[in-house]
Amino acid sequence: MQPPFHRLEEFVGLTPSDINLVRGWAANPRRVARHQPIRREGDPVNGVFFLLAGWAASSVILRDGQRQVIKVHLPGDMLGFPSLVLSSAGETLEAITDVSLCPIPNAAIGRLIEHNPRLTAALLLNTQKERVALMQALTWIGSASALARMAAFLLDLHDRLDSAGLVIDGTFDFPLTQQFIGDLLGLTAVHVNRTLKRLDATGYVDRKKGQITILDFEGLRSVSPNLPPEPAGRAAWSRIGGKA
Amino acid sequence: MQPPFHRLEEFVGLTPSDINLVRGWAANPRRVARHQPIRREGDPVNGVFFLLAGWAASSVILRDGQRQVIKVHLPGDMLGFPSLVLSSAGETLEAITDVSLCPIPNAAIGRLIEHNPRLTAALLLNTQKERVALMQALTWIGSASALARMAAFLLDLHDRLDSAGLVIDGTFDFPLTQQFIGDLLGLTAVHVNRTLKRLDATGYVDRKKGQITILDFEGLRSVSPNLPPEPAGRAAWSRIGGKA
DNA sequence: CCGTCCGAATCACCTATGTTAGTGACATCG
DNA sequence: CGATGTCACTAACATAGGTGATTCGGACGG
Repeated sequence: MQPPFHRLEEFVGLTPSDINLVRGWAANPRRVARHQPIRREGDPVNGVFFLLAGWAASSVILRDGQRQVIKVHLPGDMLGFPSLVLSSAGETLEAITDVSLCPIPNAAIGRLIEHNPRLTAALLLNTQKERVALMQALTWIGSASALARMAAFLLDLHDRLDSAGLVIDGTFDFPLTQQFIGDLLGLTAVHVNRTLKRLDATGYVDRKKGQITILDFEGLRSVSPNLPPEPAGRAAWSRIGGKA
Repeated sequence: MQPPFHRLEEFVGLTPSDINLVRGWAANPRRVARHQPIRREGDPVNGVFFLLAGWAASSVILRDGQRQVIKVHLPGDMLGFPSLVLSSAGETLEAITDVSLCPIPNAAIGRLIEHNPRLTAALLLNTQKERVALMQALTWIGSASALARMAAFLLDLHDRLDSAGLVIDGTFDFPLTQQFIGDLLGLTAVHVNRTLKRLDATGYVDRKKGQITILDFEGLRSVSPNLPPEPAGRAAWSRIGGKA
């Protein structure tokens, strides 16, 4: 399948029936304007969202008002899946840019699990990949310096945008405020500014209005806290649920 | 089902065939002595592990040698699931105490996804719950003080041990070194010591050799960064995969 | 064309946490 | 029953990153 659906076939091939189902999701997309909430922490959980276009964020708010951004979501991501096991939403989902997404109601997920084993496997494995990403984020934030976190974040973002075809020659859109990046990396906006300026001054990246260019990948990797884990690919899972 | 298997039925009821399968796992348990590795980062991924008894830890090591402990695993937990989507293990699993666990090979997981939709749903939802836990950890480490993190950790650990029947009157085993807690909470061992002493001095907890007692739950909660999210329970998912 | 607002960029100063370097209490073991 | 090692605990000092406050420029709305 083409982006943004390609991610569903990263680990297992889907059957025609699976693919029809997925295509059906895109029939009635919902649009949300940038900076608007999609679903708030504490709201009822009616289902999940498949992100068709635009950037979104999930975040958690602490009692003292501190916000932790959990993840920046790009097209092809499933949003709100973790809250399925909670009695009310555990994260706030909001649009970073204008966004287009399809709501998938609880009942549809139940039916899918019953009738579409391969698609279920795809979701299960995709969720494990999200877990790996969370483990990485936790590790960076728990034990790397501001500079290392920033480098890791930029490299990761580049790779994810690249695989969605949104990078041209190292340059990509960057619609994030420094405050937001701070909430994501566990830093203050002031320190984000210091850190970005430093990466800029070293010549690793170039910043223009609303865009970033990575000039020196090796340099960035050298200050990054670790190398990204390598995905397994489909070979390992080719036999699940019969032939595709 | 009885502990340690009860967690599998937290969100969906299982069929007799599912239950037989799960019971079969426990047939050939593997024992690992405390402080010994179960599987190292970079090792081949042959499957996952179901923890029958004892405490285990998963952790990630950074290039500079820093270790981030991702999670303390208690009986009933699945270990190593995220690495299923990687070409080699992304986390190190090790025994904190003497441990008993059953290896579940890749092929068995594939068959399970094909033939046991309810069990698959159980695993999918359990994994979402793990994601919620990771999101919580990320939020604590990213934006709470050392004291708040420690309080949150102790409360969470208490609740998890309690639901496994391992707490007596607020007291539970605590086989973790301060260095380990530091690696878990993103602090140094020295600062862990300061923080624990402070909680002790305030009268929130009492520490004996290898054990901890929580004396003042309300006090601990008052310094904790947020309240734990409430699980959905089985009602929401009762219809998956037909009757139990 | 002028106010208003938001976000980037600075600056001076502060503090929570890290660093280094110990000591002493127990275990474990040959 | 000394030798060795691990772990809790302490203290003096260092620093990465936080705070609060200000300035500036561009986008937008009327």
